Amino acid sequence: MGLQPEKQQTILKAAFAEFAEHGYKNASTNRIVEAAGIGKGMLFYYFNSKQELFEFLADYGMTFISEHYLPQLSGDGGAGFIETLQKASRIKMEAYLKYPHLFNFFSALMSESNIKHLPDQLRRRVEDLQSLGTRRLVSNVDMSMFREDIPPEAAMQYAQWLIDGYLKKITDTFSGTNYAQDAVLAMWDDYDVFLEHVKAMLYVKKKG
Amino acid sequence: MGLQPEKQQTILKAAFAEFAEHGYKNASTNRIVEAAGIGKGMLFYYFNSKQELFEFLADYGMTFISEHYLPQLSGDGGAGFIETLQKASRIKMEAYLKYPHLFNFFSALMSESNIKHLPDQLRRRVEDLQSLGTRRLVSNVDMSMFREDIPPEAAMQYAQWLIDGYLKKITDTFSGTNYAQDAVLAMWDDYDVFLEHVKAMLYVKKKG
Amino acid sequence: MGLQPEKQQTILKAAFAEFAEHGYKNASTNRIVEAAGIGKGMLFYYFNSKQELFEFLADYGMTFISEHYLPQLSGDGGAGFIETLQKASRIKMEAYLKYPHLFNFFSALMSESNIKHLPDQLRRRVEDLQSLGTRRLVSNVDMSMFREDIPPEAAMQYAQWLIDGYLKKITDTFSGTNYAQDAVLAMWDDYDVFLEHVKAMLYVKKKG
Amino acid sequence: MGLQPEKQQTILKAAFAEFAEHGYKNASTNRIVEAAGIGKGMLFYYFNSKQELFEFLADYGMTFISEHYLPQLSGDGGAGFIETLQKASRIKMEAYLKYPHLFNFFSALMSESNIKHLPDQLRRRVEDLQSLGTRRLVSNVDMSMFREDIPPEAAMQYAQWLIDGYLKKITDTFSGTNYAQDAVLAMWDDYDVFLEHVKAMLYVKKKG
DNA sequence: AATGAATGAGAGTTCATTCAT
DNA sequence: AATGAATGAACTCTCATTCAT
Repeated sequence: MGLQPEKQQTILKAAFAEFAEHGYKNASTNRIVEAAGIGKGMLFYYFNSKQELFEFLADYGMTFISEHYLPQLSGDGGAGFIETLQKASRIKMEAYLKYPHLFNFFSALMSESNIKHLPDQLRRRVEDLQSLGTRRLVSNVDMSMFREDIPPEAAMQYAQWLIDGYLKKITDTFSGTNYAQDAVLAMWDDYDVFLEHVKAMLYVKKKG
Repeated sequence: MGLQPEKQQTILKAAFAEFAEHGYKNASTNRIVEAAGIGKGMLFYYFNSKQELFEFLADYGMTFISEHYLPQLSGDGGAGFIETLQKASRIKMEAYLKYPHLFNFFSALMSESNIKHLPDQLRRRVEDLQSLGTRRLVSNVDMSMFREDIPPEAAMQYAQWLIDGYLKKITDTFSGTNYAQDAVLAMWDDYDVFLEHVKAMLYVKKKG
Repeated sequence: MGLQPEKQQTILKAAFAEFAEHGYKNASTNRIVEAAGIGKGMLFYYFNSKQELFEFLADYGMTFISEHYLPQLSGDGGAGFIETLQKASRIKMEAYLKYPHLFNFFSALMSESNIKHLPDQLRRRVEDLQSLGTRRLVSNVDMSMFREDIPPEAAMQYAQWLIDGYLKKITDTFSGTNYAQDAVLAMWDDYDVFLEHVKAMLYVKKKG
Repeated sequence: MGLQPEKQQTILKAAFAEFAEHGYKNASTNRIVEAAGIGKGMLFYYFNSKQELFEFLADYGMTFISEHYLPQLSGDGGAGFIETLQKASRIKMEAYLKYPHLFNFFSALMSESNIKHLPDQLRRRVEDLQSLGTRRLVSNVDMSMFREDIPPEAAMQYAQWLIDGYLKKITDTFSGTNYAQDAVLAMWDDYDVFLEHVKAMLYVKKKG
């Protein structure tokens, strides 16, 4: 891949968008080269096949996320689970608003049957990445904060589901739209209220 | 659609399965007519295009669900929200095990980008149907059971997200497999425990 | 293959010619459909792939030859080997002049590396067909006619090589040309002289 | 072609092998430059097109053969035709075993439809070369050795066909295989027996 | 009502050839 | 001299859709 970076970015952007919008099988290499403004042959000169292109994108995207997004999640030993989740999801949202291509590609990648087009090794990396945040979060958790009538593992799962539900609502709201900055700010406020609710539901009741 | 009902059912079944398995674009009308045992022309005689066939299926499926599945959800005035949800989700699971074609079609329809192939009117019906259960459930709910520090609308949303998370886990587990009956029973037990947790999280604390 | 015979013949003729001229790999299905005057899809509607088309042609051609050409070779018990070969090659030449497509296809099929594109079963049929004439001819041969200083097996091989050489000269002369009828007649006369030479070379000297 | 000889040889070897293996149309210039270890542009800098490269190889190969192989065939005035042919074919076989690239290239060139890719002038040179040995051999032949009932021109043709048949059997046997040295020696013995047969068939009967 | 032959656009991919560097 | 990025035509094959029967 010794081509000049700007052209490279153009191609990758076009390819990410195409796969995100249409899924693996329906993505058209013709549309990709048209959107990227290159000749038909070039795509197969760089990437030898549609399959390899897809794998490159998955690999590229995961490496990018691992380097730019995951490091921000580290640290904060001793903080409560939900607080950590709160920070993590805020970072995720910010990353999403910054690199929508990439995140759309990955959500398409995971939710669809597209994942089956990846070779075993890459598929495992995707699954690792999916659980990485969670596992990383779990490592330093102060379990004593959870209420006693729900097992901590279950509690963490419930927190994840709730936050997933919330984030889905958010991404549905903001997908494809030229969102106003005000709306984003309002969202964060709403999100904080939501997380207070989650804490109330899952943490042991603090004494007056 | 003045054709004899048995043939009709054969075609619809084949079409539901094809769309559920391959998504809108990759669904092959050739495979549908082969599976249904009809000539190629007939499909386009009844339904004028792939698009219309898809819309018919969506409409037919929604009508079927509205008539066979939703009525079971009604009634039980005075019961708690989560108890109602519990009953609803059990009915949903049973319906899923009974009409897998149809439910697979709808989950494929909703989760994928397939929904964009529907005209606005039908898409709205799908979205209505998605929330219909919820809205219907809401009508008779005894709001007083919810804890006071979380608004009831939010609480209901949270319950829905939690149950969605649980059901997704379930359908992921059972999709495509020839599940053992034992596993189904164990699942229901586990589900009851889960719902107790949900009640603990969202209901006002019962006095000793 | 329920299409009307004339169209069928047009397609087969075009396909035979294309494969004969370009070999398997360089044969273009595009040129075939153009030459046959049919739409791009039809070729793959009848025959599912280039490979299947090729196999169909090989099978069709072999069946045709077996039915129209081989039966003429039978009989004549007791005749000399070269006389039998003489009759056989005359029949072969007449068949060649009558169905040049088919024979060009088979000579291309056998001499080139095209034969590797056939499945084992068909390849065996080709090889059987190749030796069939010979084997059939050998069955009733009066070996006593051959000269004593050359083993009969070798003698038969030499006769075959000589006739092959002669036939190759002929087919080179007549290939692709609109040959005059006169030339064909002259050829047969020349051929008879040639066969007398072969007899003189391989048979035991007749007594004065 | 002012490039250094070693590089030149590398390119020619790669090109000879590629054309010999795949024929004109299926030969890939990509594979040639890869095998030769040069950049894509160089091939088209030296030879302006695939066509010209092919013609250069044909020309180069024929010149090489004319200089290294044909001279060995000369002389021996007074020897019998078949004895001369015997010597010639032995030289040919030895040359074949020594320069398999080149000979495979030429046999591919002649037997296939590849020859049509040559311009008229080169094609004539190929045909000349094919018959050159023969014509050269004819010049000094002692015609009186042939039997009287077959014209000498015909007899020479028959001898050629017989030897062609034998050589074809040989090259079929040895093509592509790592032949054992023993097998080669056995072949030469067998070949001598064969040539005795040819003499018996075509020469005038020697008196006891 | 019903068939299936027929179409042509578009899919992924390969390739000889050009040209800025 | 030398590179390899870039092109676009041609390749085999698939598909929804049409229409004569």
